[in-house]
Amino acid sequence: MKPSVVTIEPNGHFCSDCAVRTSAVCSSLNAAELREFEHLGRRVHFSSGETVFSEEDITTSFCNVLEGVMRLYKLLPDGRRQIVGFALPGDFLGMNLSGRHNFSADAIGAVTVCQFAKAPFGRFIEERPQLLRRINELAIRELSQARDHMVLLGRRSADEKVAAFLLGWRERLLALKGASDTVPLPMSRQDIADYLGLTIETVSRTFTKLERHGVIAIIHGGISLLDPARVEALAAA
Amino acid sequence: MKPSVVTIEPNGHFCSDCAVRTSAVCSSLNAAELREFEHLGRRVHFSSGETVFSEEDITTSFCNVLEGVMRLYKLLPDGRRQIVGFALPGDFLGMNLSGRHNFSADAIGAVTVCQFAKAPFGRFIEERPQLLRRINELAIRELSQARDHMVLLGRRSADEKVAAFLLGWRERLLALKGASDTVPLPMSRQDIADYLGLTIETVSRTFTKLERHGVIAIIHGGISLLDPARVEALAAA
DNA sequence: AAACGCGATTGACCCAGATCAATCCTGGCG
DNA sequence: CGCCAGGATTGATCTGGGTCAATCGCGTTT
Repeated sequence: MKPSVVTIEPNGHFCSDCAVRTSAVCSSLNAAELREFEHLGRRVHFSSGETVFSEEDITTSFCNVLEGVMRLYKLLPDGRRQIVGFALPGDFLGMNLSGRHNFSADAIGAVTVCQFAKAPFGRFIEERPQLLRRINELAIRELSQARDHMVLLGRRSADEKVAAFLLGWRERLLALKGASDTVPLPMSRQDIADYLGLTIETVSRTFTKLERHGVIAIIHGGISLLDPARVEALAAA
Repeated sequence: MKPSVVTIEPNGHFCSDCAVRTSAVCSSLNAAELREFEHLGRRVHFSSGETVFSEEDITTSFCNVLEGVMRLYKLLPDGRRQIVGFALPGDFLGMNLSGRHNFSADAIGAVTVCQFAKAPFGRFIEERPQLLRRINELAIRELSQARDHMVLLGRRSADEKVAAFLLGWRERLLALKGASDTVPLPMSRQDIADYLGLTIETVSRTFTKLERHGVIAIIHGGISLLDPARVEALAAA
């Protein structure tokens, strides 16, 4: 949240060798379309803690996460925070009906996004129904995840929440970094708490408890799943 | 959940005089398209408590709610239930990526839906990007609602949850039945509890408390907002 | 290398909401 | 009309997780 130094790349990159080429919205475009599309996006860097956009801001652009992790959250007037999701490379942000963002987003560590001004992007979509279809797919996927998260928030115990979070996060990293029982956790304990509808103390205590029981090991910058099966049992999926 | 007597209307109705013509997915179609579309849908009735579809069922059709209210929910293996939403006339159900429903739906009171077989509907969309755009709009609207609900489930007190529920439900009925401080509640207390991540007792007690304080009146089949401003203050929007 | 700052952990205690257990309607039915 | 069933309400009690308050660990600054 420090006074930001946003870096905008002066010259273009090429979509064809973009890291998220195959997973992001752009996966719906063929080579020719991609060359046209290339001119619309511009890479923007954010450093740790910077806000990418805030709830209620007018939406002036969409963006594709290329590198890094973001927390997406909503605040209540009294400051209570609910993290509604974490964005990873390949995620597409900025869709809404009201013309305003309906959550805030900030960078956890360094983040690079591919930003598209709203109007030209809208015009580009207009003639590519398959891009619209891809955006729709992403929206439906998120909707499904959102419903799963409602179940977690409304009906699961603290232990179940933490276990489910670790498995879910590992699952999301699978596509990006490959399978591993060592799960990096770039977000703070407070972020995890605000994602799970718990307090920081409960998250910390639950981690410690899982470690005492030999289910996980708490390592620097993450945790290691010593007994994934037991974690799955705890998550009561 | 009783052995169902599903009634399928043998002969067609006309989209042009359909109650949800202007609000549902169909609002994106012009008169000519609508006449074609008409042949795809068939009205199906469900009586109170019947299941329209279950989580993990293969999706064979989409549907548009025409009349009545449905509860949409997910169950944990041990029976805990989270209601992820209530469907009202105009809502469109069945979108998913996996080919399976990701929640269950059953009728609260009598329900009529307009059902479309998956394949022909998919083909019809293929050539109408504006219908796809409409579906996308609905998905994005739901996504926004889902995020609001996450905040409610994760970060609000029982009082706030109940107050926010009453206001939200009134708001949804506004478009259908017009403005009123008398809010019909067709769903059971258990349904409300499972929607808010509470127990039935807490919901009941909270209603009673609000009534004692003169904020609402509990009437048959619903409640009446005696002091809407105070309810809004309680909801801490 | 001492001092600092900040996130994470741990402990003691508390309370909102869950759980358990009776009633209390109210509408349907013999 | 009285009985029954199922939802709703109410009361008594319990507890998971919140709150409050140190303390710890560690990387950074001077």
